Formats: sequence, structure tokens, C-alpha cells
Amino acid sequence: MGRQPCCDKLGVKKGPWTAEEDKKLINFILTNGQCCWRAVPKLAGLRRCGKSCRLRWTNYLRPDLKRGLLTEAEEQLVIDLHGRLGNRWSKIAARLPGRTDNEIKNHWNTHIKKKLLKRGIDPVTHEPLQKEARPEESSSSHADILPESSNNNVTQENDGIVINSDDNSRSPAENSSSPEDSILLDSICNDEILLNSLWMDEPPLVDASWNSIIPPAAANTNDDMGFPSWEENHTRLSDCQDFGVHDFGFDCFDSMEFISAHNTLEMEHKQY
DNA sequence: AAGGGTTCCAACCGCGCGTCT
DNA sequence: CAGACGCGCGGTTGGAACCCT
Repeated sequence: MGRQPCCDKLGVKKGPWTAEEDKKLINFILTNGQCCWRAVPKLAGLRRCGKSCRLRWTNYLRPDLKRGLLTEAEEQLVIDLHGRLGNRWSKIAARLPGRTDNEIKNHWNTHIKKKLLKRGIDPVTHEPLQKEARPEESSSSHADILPESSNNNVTQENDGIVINSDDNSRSPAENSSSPEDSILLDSICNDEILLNSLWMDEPPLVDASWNSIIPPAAANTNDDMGFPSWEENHTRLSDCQDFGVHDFGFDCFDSMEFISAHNTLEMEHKQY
């Protein structure tokens, strides 16, 4: 069947978002919550495609996003999950709170892929590229990235990739992983049930609540969607991110804070 | 200092899937 | 049941930032 473009091309802006556009989008979503992306640009007064708004929000404006490079623990988790799930970035991202599929995909393509190739591991299949060429690599390749090896507490480091969930026992200062990372990795890598559920494409267990980051009024409108309460999210947001929330000025996600949030965002844009 | 090459990531594009009518 | 529609996903790209010579 023929498919209409997601938005009429005329009058729809493309390219980098301005601070003003970000402000409008944030304001709209915080006020109304996420619903019907197609209608968002019109209602928010943006000359953007709804799809573009969704991407901007999910990949950049979401207040619960972490920033900066993935920690070693997160990286290892991505490798583990990729070995099982393949390029299903959204599924992988669902297991890493504060990370987006786009971010993980980018990180995979720019960093992890190279590391694996350097180690002689096929980043697609997670099998050794040439067993005869690099026999020593075979012992640290496919099997090691599977959770079974994680349970064995065998530590192997190769080109910066730590093939072990026991890495979590290191202090956060040593590997820049937060305690949350450790808990996250432990809970996933040591939990066969969870891994099975991953494999079976079950709903995310770790970070399913971010999308209810909306003010009380909007949250109430989404009660039928099973979102957690505003209080729960507020607490979670206040606790969770060392960059995303605070650097965006969303420490207190109250409508009274809109101005400061916007100002913070503008400051970020000016720094660009 | 300049320029060319490389890296990185935000954003776009097209397709598939689920839902609605 | 089939077509229309909207959303989300994964792949790709453009250009800014960074690095190297």
C-alpha cells in the first residue's frame, strides 16, 4: 500500500534543534505528557515533524538521560546483550537506564565494534574472525561474552574490554561505574531468568518508567497507561542522574522550575 | 598555524508492525 | 479482511570537533 510521508514536507524544518525549539518541546511534554507525536509539533508550535520531535525528546531532551561515554560495566553489558539480542538496540537500551538506543548504537559502531575487531572477534556473530590466525583469542571470545562466563567470575581484560561481571566489584572511582551500574550488571548478568526473558522479548524490567516523566496533571491523564505516580518519578529523577537531570536543571521536576530548566538548556546551547 | 584526515554523534530516512476503522 | 495511520526501530548520513602531520 502507498505510504504517506510522516509529515508534509512543506514548512517542516530539518536539521539541528535550536534552544527555542527545545524549550517549546520540553514545555509541551512536561505540560501535556507524551501523546500522539504527530500532533505534538502543531500543538507545541513547532515547525517540525512529529517524528523529529519524538527523536529529539527520546535521544536528547529526556531529563533522565545519562551523558558521557558508557562506563565499562555498561559497555560490557551492551556486548553481552548484543551477543544475545543482536542489533536490537531498543531492547538493549531498555536494560541500560538513562541510555538511548541511538546512543548505544553509536557507541557500538564507534567504539565497541573496533575493540572487538581488534581482538579478532566478529562484532556481528561474536565468533572469532580467524581461529587459526589468532588462536589465543579464541579462549576469550564468544563464550566469554555470554553470561555463563560472567557467573564464573573469571576476569579477563583485553584492549580495555573487561570480560567479566566481577568487574563490578571494583570501586566506582576505578572504573567510573556507578553503584547503579554494578547493581544493574549483577542483576542482569547473574539472572538467567532475566536473560531468558530478554531472549523471549519480554517487556523491559529495568527502566520502563522514564516515559512517565510528566507533571502531575499530565500524569493523571495517563493513569490508564499504568504509569508510576508522579511522586515515584520525582524521587527517582532526583536520585538517578549525575548529569542528565541536574545539568538540565530538572532537580525538581516541578512546573515552577520551567524557567530555570529552560535557562539551563539555553546555557548548554550557548556553550555549543 | 594550517590543512587534511578521522572520529563522533545528532538527526534523518525508510521500513515493519500494531492498531483502528 | 483490507487499507489507513501512527509509532518505533535500525541503518545511514552530514557536519562539527578533534587529531595528526
